[in-house]
Amino acid sequence: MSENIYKTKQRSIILKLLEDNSENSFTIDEIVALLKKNGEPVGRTTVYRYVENLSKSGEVRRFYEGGRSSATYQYVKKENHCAEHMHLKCTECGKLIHLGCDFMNGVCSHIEEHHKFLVNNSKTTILGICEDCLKNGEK
Amino acid sequence: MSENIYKTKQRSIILKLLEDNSENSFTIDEIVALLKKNGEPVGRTTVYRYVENLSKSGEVRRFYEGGRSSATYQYVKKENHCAEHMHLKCTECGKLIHLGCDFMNGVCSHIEEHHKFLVNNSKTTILGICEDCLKNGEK
DNA sequence: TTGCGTGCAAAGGTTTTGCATGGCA
DNA sequence: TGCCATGCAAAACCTTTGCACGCAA
Repeated sequence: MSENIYKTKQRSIILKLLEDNSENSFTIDEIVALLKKNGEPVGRTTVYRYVENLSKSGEVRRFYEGGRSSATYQYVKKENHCAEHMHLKCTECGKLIHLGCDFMNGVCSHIEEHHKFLVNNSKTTILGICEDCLKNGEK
Repeated sequence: MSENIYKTKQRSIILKLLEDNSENSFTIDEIVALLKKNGEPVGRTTVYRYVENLSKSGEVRRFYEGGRSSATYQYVKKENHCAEHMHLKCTECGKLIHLGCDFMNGVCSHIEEHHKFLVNNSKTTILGICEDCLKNGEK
């Protein structure tokens, strides 16, 4: 099960795109198109395989967003300990908000104690609308 | 955009299956196979179209569960006011738990006040493992 | 040099669409 | 009777796999 052993040009290109746009999520198609547009094309198969690797190692999160028909991927920083807190995701702009606050940590304890359910933060995403998009919507 | 105008044999068959098994979620394939097995076969296309309708009108919820490669659908009772509370879904057995408790209602208020984010309960599902599956896992 | 990574082509699987037929109101 | 619903077949997608070649270590 050895993975991500080699450092290649393609991998650094893909990772850079995701890192530089960590506030957004992308479908495989969008990644391929963006890289092509940037003059650094990478094969679709490679994108699938590498992004899937990143997803397994936790550097990237996989979502199924409301409107889109295929999976989307979004970068999360390693040092953020994302397995330990919940996440909010804006369905309008794609922004990912890390909920590392004491109150929300208590929520998991509440669910575990009162509802006998062990929450998996890696798989859970709370969907809704962020502040900025709410303001824009009011116009 | 008129929808679900006619009451047909196929529609009542599909709806009955989902209602009678509201504690479980099914892929399209599973629905088609079950109906066939029950001696009441319905065309795959019809299942896709009707279930998608139900999903839009809120009678059915659509999930992408961890292990499965395609979408799953699960019935939710109309009178449950599911837009007003959060849901837990067990990734092991598929059970859906309705979180209609005061504490959890307060969670949405907390997120709205302190994180400036409006939660959409219709789209949000908290994933994890339920009591029964935890016990089975300990064996 | 060794063995993993890449990417084309093809396969596999899921979902959607076109269209003739069937059935509800 | 007038539409909408159904379901077959085909198309359109999305994702995975096989394999020969390329490249990092």
